[in-house]
Amino acid sequence: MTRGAGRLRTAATTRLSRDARPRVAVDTILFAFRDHQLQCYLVELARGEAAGQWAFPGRLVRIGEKLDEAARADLAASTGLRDVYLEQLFTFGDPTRDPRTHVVSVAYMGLTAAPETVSACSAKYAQGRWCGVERLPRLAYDHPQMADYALNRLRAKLEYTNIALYLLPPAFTFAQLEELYATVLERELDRRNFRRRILASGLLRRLSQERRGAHRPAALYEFAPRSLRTIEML
Amino acid sequence: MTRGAGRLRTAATTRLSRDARPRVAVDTILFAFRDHQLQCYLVELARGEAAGQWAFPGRLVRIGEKLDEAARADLAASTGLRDVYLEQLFTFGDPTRDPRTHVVSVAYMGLTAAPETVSACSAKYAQGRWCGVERLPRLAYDHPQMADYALNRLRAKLEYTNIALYLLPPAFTFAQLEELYATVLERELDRRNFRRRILASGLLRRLSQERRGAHRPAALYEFAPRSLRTIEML
DNA sequence: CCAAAAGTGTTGGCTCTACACCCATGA
DNA sequence: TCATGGGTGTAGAGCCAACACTTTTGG
Repeated sequence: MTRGAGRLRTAATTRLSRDARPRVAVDTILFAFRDHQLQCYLVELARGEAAGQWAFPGRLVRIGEKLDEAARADLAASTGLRDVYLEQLFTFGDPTRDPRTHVVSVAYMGLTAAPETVSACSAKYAQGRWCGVERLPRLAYDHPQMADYALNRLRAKLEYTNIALYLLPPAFTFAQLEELYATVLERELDRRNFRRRILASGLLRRLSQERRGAHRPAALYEFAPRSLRTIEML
Repeated sequence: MTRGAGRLRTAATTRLSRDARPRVAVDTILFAFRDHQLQCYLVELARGEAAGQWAFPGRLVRIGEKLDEAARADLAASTGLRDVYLEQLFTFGDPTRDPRTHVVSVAYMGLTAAPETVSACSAKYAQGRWCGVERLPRLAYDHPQMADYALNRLRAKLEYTNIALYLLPPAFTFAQLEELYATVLERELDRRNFRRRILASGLLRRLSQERRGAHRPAALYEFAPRSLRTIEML
């Protein structure tokens, strides 16, 4: 999001002195795989010109803050989530992207495996909600571009890294993994070929437990190194 | 580079009021293929705490400026070059990266096919020079990280795009193209396989002229679309 | 005619894709 | 016993890597 401080400014001089340099913000596109969909977290802006519009959570960066720490702290404030995978995406600097003032925004992609633990949103926003990436409402500012950029990055990284580990619970079945891939990449995958390739990458470890349910039990797996690895997945 | 405004500040209050927010800068790692090496353009800082150290050209972004326009304008001012391919790399925001003040720097990679046309460097710097990427001097600030990042990006993009077009003259031989790839990727390439793959990508057009020299003449080629295309090259 | 760089094809191995049936369980 | 989702193997095609000799020119 881009700031709406909400404070009125009365004169151009005020604006000029306050705006001597562009400001720096971070905005985070937080993804989760929920309800058989890739979803992202939206907040409804409560203040400023864009009040009532939906956007991604974010805020200005303060003096002395690292960018990723600002993004992480803001995400904790907006969603209550603490363990989020964060990756810098791109910096959007068009001076007109926020009609009020020149804000340069560093966009981050966030991934969480625990979307249900999101708590009441910060007072800064009217509300927050998860929304399927196929059904996004009109977003404020240049946030539609950010959404595109984040989605492309996530799709690309599914193909050559084990980034899916940040979207899945610690133990999961092959069916879950395959559904994640098929959904995000929007294409069907051959179950046998998918299995073979993923196993060949050596990044999964089979657990001794199984998931029991209405039907035949399914073997559970975990990601073996729990950190990002670059390797051909597809 | 990160700014050294050179102006002295006398009191913490001055610093605080001036530094109410982080500043935004752009820095550009400009590459060229010159003298059988991949080289990048360095400037010697003339002012500020880092005076005497080498760095990449850059400057603060002004209100109302787009990031890439700021990078382009600064490159024109520092090198005289106007037609440079620019691509945003990463934003470095560690508050301690510039010991003086909190500057968030958006790093760009620049590519030029005409490194010889670089003109006298701007008054802002003591001097400027091309330097092989294997023999970089100690660089100011976090510019060594920027250099790594840029080099990795260039290497990656050689493998899946036609980005080499921005490093080569309009007409070139296969030997030149292969030398560029082999040098930047630091590995030998099989001439026949390389030829076949590049031609199969359909991104080269053979020209009717040949380059004549001391030995057997070599066919000249040009990049057919003169814009970036994503396609498997290697 | 010699040195130097340009140009050219084939084969074997491997990888990838396409494809269909049986299994284990709970209800 | 049935419905549901879980689990498995093979064959043919296409792709990729490895490999060495001939051609053209200027000196």
